[in-house]
Amino acid sequence: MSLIHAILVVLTEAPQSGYDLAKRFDGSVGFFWQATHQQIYRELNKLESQGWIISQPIVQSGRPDKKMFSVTDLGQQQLQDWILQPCELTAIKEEILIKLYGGYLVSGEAIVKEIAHHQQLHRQKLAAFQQIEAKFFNDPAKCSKQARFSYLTLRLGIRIEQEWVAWCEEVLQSI
Amino acid sequence: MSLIHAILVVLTEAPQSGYDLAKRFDGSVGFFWQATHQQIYRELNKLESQGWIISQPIVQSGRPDKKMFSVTDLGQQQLQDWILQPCELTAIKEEILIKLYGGYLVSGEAIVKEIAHHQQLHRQKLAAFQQIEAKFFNDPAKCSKQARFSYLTLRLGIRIEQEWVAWCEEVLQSI
DNA sequence: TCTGCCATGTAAGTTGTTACATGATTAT
DNA sequence: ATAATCATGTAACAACTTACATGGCAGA
Repeated sequence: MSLIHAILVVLTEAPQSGYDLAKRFDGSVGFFWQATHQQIYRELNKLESQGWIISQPIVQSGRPDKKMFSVTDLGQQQLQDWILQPCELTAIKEEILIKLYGGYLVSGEAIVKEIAHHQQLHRQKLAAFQQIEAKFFNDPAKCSKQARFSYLTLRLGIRIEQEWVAWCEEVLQSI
Repeated sequence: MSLIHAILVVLTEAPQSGYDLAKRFDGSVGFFWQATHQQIYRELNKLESQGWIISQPIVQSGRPDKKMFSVTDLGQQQLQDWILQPCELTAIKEEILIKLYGGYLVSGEAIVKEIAHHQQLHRQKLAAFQQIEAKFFNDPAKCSKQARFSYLTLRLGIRIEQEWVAWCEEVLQSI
């Protein structure tokens, strides 16, 4: 359900091809929603047959032709309706927690090593997010309304990553 | 992949039926991994045909017969091997962030209302986690090794929920 | 009487993943 | 030379969700 709406949001920002979308889902938008190009193409076909988006073929020389997709009025309406509907909390689903839960089955050193590794990965992700913050949102007051909303999603990422790093520290202290 | 191992971890704690497992995945273990009873029964069949678990039929009067599953030596070994393998970070996948990202498409009041509602839900979840903490882990020193590991997973839940509440506050301030 | 619990299962549909396929252009 | 980028797609499979199905027993 949400993939459809995630695509609509991104297409609303700017009309683009499936290929372009796949890149956004691998980068910026991918921080809060992921999709492979196969999923995206499948949903684009569905969305177009429903009339929520339309495509315009762009003939190119030297590289493959592409289809530029843009959101129709109907699609825009559907997206707004969806945004206005209240949504549930998303449950945590974390492999590392299963491993830690069964941590008593293996050696303490192995767990320490794994958590330390995990902490390292979270530190890297945090650093990457903070760089984006410094680069693109150094003065939130100057941002457009649209940019301020995307900044807020980034803020969640930063907060969550900080907490992961802190939790890993707590686990390491505790073992 | 992980569902199989989550089942193995829970069955290692205590042999139980598919029905019992489904309840655990709806409660305690469900905090970090979710599964419906349909998924669980399917995986149990697979696990048994692989020889990672074995079942013992329990005939009951007045209520349906059941199968008690327990982990075999092979299953135990496979679980340990899996725990020892390093794992990747899990990406965030949050519907609310798509909605906030497209927040400029709807009225500010609607967004405020939705975020406030979300904050309320996270507060409730946090309170529930903290109650479990106070009830079952009020003295971590007295806990068994096994209980200390499950306590650490709860600690992550508490930390993440706290951060969600704080982030919602930040969003509300910012709009 | 009706709801909920116990206990397991089938079936269908939707998502998500992985692999394969094409073919020119540009950078190393 | 070789790999990566651009651009789209098919096919098969794995995972997950939702609905349907059974049937006795206990409690409000």
